[in-house]
Amino acid sequence: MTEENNKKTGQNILVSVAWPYANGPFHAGHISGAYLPADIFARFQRAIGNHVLMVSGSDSHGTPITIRAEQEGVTPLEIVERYHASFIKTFETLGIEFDLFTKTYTENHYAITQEIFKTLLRKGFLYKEKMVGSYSEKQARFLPDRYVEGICPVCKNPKARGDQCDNCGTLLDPAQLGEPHSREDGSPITFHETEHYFLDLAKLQPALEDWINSQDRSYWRDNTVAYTKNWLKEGLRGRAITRDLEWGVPVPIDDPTFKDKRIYVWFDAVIGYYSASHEWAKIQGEPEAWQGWWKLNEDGTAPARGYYFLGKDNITFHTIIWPAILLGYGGLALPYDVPASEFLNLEGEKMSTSRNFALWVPDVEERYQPDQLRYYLTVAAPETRDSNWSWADFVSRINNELVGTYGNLVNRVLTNVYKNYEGKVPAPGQLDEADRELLAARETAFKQVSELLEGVHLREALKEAMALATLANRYLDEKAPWKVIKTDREAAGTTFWVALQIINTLKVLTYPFVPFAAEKLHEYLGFEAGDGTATAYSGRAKAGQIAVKPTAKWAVEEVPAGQSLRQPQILFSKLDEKVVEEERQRLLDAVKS
RNA sequence: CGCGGAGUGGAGCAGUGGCAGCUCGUCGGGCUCAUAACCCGAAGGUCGUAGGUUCGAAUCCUGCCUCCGCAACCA
Repeated sequence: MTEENNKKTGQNILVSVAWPYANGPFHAGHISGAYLPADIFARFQRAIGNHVLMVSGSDSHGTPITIRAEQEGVTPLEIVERYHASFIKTFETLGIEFDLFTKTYTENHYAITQEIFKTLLRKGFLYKEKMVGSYSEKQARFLPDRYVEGICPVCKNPKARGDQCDNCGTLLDPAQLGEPHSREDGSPITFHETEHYFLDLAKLQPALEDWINSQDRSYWRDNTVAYTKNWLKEGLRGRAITRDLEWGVPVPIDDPTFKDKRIYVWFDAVIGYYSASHEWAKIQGEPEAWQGWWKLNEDGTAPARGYYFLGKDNITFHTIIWPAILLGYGGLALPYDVPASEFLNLEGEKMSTSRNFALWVPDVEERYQPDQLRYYLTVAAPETRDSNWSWADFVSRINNELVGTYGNLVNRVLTNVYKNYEGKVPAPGQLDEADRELLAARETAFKQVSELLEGVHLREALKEAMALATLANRYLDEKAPWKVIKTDREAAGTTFWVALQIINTLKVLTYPFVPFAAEKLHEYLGFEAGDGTATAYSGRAKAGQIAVKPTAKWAVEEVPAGQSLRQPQILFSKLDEKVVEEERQRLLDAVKS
C-alpha cells in the first residue's frame, strides 16, 4: 500500500443515497444515477481502509403512495412493503451493498424526526402560518396542487394542473382554475383555510451561506454549485413542512388542530440519513456508534466526510434544505459532497413511467450478469450530462470492452499458464524493458484510478482501468509467449508472470465496478476467497440487515511464483446480437399494453 | 423577457484565440495463444444556428433554435 493511501486509512466516510420513493420499482436511471455510483464509491472507500457507513431506505410516505393504495384497495403500508422488497431484491442481485437499507416507516425514524421537529421549534426555526388548501369533499382530504385539475384561465385548456398548465406553460395556483376538480375521481374541489408549520429558511440563510462559502466548492459538480448559489441568490423563503394527511409522521405538538396533520414527506425523508445511522448503531449493539459519522468534534470539525448520491432533481434538497435543517438543529455534520447525476434516457427518448416506457430493473436483472449491467450502467452513466441507454450500445460495449478486452485478456493468460506450467505461477527470470514498462504502467494506473475514484469520477476511473487491460493485451502480442515457449520456456514464463501481475492489479482496480468477476478472478489466481488479500467479499446486504464489512485491500500486490491457480473459467459471457431486437421489442410491447 | 445546465464525425468525450482531436464503432489489410486480442491503413465533422469582435473563433460578444432540471404543495 502506498504512503498516500496510508494517510487516508481509517477515516470515516458516510455514503448517503437518496431514498427511493416506494411507489414503483427501480428503473435503470435510478441505479445508474445514484445506487450504483454510491456502491462503487463505498467499495473503493472500504477497500482503501476507511470506515464506510452506507445507508438509505424506502421513502414510505407521501400522497402518491396513499392514492395508489386506495386505487388497489390496500393499505399504504402494503404498497411500501411491496416495493421495499423489490428494492432489496435488486440490490442483492446487482451486488449493491448497504450497511443498512431501512424504511422511513419505523419507530426509530418517527422518534428522531419528531425530535428534530421539536428542537427546530424550540430554537425558533419553525413558524406557523395559515394557507389555503385544495380540498376534495368526496375523498375527504386535501390534495397536492398537481392532483387538482381544471380549466386554465389563460388558454382555456380543460386539463390544466393546479401547479401549471401543460398546454401553455403558465404557472398556476389551484384557485385560479375554472371548475377545479380532483384528477383522481373528478370530484369538485373547494378551498379551505388550513394552518401549517414552516421551516424558516430565510432565518437560516446566513448560516447556510457561511457553510457554502467556508471552503472552495470547486470539487462539487458544476451543476450542483450553480443550483445552490442560484437559490441563495434569489433569497430563501419559508417552506411548509406539515400537511393535511393521515399517512406520515405525526406532528409532535400538543394542539388538537394538528391531530389530523402529518410531517410532510420531504422533511422526514432527508432526516432518514441520520435516523438510519442511529438504527444501524443500535443493531450493531453500539447505540452511540452513529456519532462517528455525525457528531461534530469539539473544535466544530466533522468526524466524517458525507457523500450524498442522488439525481439532479434532488440537488437543492441536499445542498439547501437538509443542510438548513442540520444547521438549525446544531451539532451535526453537513454534507461534504453531493455528487448529483443527470438523467438517463432510453433509446434516445426520455423515460416515462406513465407511458410505461422505462427500463425496469426487476425485468432485466435476471437476464444479464450483474457485472454486465454494472459495467454498462457505469460507462453509460449520466455523470456529467444526460446520457442514453441503448441496447445496441449495451451489446457492443459488453462484447467489445468487458468481454473482448478485459475478459479475453484474463482468459488468454490464465488458460496459457494453466495448460503450460502445471497450473502454477511461473517464476520470473530477468526482466527486460517491456516488462518493466508494463509493471510501471500498472503503478501509474493504480494511482490514477485511485485519484479518480476519490474524486467520484467513476466513469473516468473505469476507463483508466480498462486502458491498462489494453496495454497488457498489446504487450502480450509483442511478446508472443505462446511462440517463445516452444524455444525458451523460461522467457515465456517471465512474460506470463508479468501478465499475471497485471491481471491481479486489474482485479483490484475493477473490483468496485464488477465485484462478482473480481471475486472469481481472485480465486482463479489461486487466492482464497475471503482471505483479505485483495477482494475478499464476505457478505451482501440482506433485507434491512447489516452487511458484513469486506476486507478488500486496495494495493498493488504480487501473485507469488509457484502459487497454484484454479481451473480458469469465462469471467463474462458474450451477448448474442439478437438481444438488441428482443429487448427493443419488449419495450414496444410494454408501451402498448 | 423566471432561474440554471447542455448542444463538437455513427456513439461517448477532450479541446477557454493559432492547421478539429481522443476512445469505441464502421470499411480494407496483417497476425492468431485466447470468449479474436493486437498491429497497419481508410472513410466519416460547414463544432446547434444567424450575425458580430479579431490577422485568426469550437473557444470571446449578441440574437435565435433544440434538449434537460428547477420554478418553494412531485418526491
